[in-house]
Amino acid sequence: MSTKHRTATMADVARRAGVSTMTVSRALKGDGVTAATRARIMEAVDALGYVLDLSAGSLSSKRTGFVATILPTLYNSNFSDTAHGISEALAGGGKQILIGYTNYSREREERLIETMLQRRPEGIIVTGGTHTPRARQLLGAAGIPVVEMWDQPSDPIDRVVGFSNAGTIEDMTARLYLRGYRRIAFIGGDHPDDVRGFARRQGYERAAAMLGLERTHVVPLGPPPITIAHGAPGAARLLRDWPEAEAAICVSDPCAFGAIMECHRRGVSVPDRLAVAGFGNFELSRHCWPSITTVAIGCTEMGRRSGEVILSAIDDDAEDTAMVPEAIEVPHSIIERESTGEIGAARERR
Amino acid sequence: MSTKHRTATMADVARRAGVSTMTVSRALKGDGVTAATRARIMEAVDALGYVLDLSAGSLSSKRTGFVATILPTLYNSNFSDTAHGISEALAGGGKQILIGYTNYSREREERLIETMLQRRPEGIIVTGGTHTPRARQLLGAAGIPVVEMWDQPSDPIDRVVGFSNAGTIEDMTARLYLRGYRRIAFIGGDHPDDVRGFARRQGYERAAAMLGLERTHVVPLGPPPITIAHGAPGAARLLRDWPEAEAAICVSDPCAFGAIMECHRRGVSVPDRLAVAGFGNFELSRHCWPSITTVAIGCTEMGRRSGEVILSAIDDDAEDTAMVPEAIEVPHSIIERESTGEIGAARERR
DNA sequence: CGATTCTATGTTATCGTTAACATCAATTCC
DNA sequence: GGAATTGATGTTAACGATAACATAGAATCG
Repeated sequence: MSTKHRTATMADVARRAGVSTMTVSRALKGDGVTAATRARIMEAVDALGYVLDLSAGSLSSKRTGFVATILPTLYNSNFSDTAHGISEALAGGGKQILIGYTNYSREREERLIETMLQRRPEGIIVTGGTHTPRARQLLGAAGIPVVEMWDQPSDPIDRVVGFSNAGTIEDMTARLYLRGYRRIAFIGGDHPDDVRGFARRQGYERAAAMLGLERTHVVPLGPPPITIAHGAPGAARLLRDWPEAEAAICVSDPCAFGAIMECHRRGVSVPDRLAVAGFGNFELSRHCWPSITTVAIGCTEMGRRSGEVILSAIDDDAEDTAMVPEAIEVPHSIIERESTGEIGAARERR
Repeated sequence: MSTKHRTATMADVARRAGVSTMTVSRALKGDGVTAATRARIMEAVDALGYVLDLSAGSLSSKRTGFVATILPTLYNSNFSDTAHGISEALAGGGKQILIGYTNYSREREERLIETMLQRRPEGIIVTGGTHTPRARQLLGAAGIPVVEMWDQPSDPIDRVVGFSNAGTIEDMTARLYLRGYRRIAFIGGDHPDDVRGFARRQGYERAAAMLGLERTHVVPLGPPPITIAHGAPGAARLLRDWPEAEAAICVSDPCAFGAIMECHRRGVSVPDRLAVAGFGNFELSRHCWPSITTVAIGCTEMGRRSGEVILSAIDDDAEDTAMVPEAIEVPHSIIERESTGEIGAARERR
């Protein structure tokens, strides 16, 4: 397209406006410049089609305006919500998000961190608190604020914006207990790569022990990602291996949805014959039938908070206020819907 | 963290390894360097914890390694799939994706393009073919390859990787006609901001005209994003305003899902009393009950292709081969599932 | 074996912007 | 009214890497 123009540079603009490049630079960032001068500069900018070059700017100012963000995947709406939240918060602070996906692999995470640090981000947000030793080392040595989100690491690198995955499912288990359920199973959370699913399963087991449940039962689903497609075989295996189970807590909502669909298919009534609960409060769960009892986490909100924490950490750093960063706990809540009921009520209905 | 080290620079590495910075630079990119030299350099890199600075590199080499990508939102899994595909393709070519969201606003798109061009991306991928005049002008003047995806603009800026949204729904309408449906409605696609939904609705109307359907009926849903939540009221209004309707084509799968749930709630049998079809082949649609007839687009594939097209365009540009870029059409297919049937069959069953 | 081609490495000069400091005129103040 | 302050603008020197060209020794060839 168009004449083989060498793209205009700030010097070109300066020349045309009859000022120095510094004045152009100031005018473009809204620093103190006379209205008249600014007008002349803007005219030149438009005439030349000048676009500021931030890679040059960052080199000089040592501020790239990037915040790196590492997520397992975008296929899971919980994570894309988080990405959205981060992106929004950063836009408010004039920063640009730099996204990478690990596909649930710690090795990929390590490589990703290495690559992204080459862009000299001013902060970095990672998912979870489990990293390779080298990844930890890279993050620590980078000299920039780090936020670990979606978890509550016992040994955090720096800032944390998360919640206890185990805790949420402990609560869910207790809630079902309160509703009269005693034979409660868990579907998923068996694979160590599924760090958060693993923690949720542990929460289930911990709660079961504390509540004195006679039996626990975990249906393994293998490595992440766990999708709707995993729910059906999960339910099928549960019904086969523990037909007396009264309730199944699934590692996530999509999985719960798949499980419920399988129950439909087999004429197993939900929740009368088997109650089903999920995790994540996916949009789906509110609208399907029966609607799904779930753990709600403000994913977008968690992203927004993470972004804000990074932004303020970046500013603090400028002031060299090495204050101890507190860990922010994102609240969660159990949302009871149609897919679970009360054991007494269920018996009456029968 | 740690001693107030000035972060190591390439010159530090060079000094320690007893070579020039050029040799370090070469070693790091895998250019011809003796094994012995490379080993010494790597030792220095490790010892100093050196991390290459790409912002400096890009300034010098005038290649940033960025490809800007502009999407309406990540909340829609079709788009996050596309983002994933692009990201994958770019990673293969050693480029980094730079993502931005418009929230379906053309003004935001314009601002986003402006911001992203400041990062000097080597290519840019945008969603759709409808832009503000200034956005078009910016894209044209940027002097980098542009891909418009998810559509088939009549007046493309540069490359295109897309499909005809109208065409897919034309096909869907024809398919339903073939199955005996004559009273077919469309839910959504009424708002001009929903560019692709709008086109789909037009496809419905075009097909209706060509097939000689006696009546068309559009249930308006307002501005995007259209979610599951919109489907229920959509279905409700259709059942009220055109109770004789035999089939409803929804602007997207989530909307179709919501509509079906509303039918469940009202005891309206799907597909016997009302057939429902969607668009996008969301995971949900394959697994819900009844499973949803839909238009399948390879979203991840479309992203991957877009990424590949950009990569090869970037290379071509280097060779200055100003070949006419062809528009790539992404294939689509109608997947018939349980939510639609045949009118004859339906009548027998009643 | 001398001429030629590689190959590994070094030197120099930017790339386009901004930080830091300098200057000068216009205000403000006692 | 002169000193002190403020605000707009200019000058100079990086920022950290790489392109382009230069060089010298090793490998190849007829």
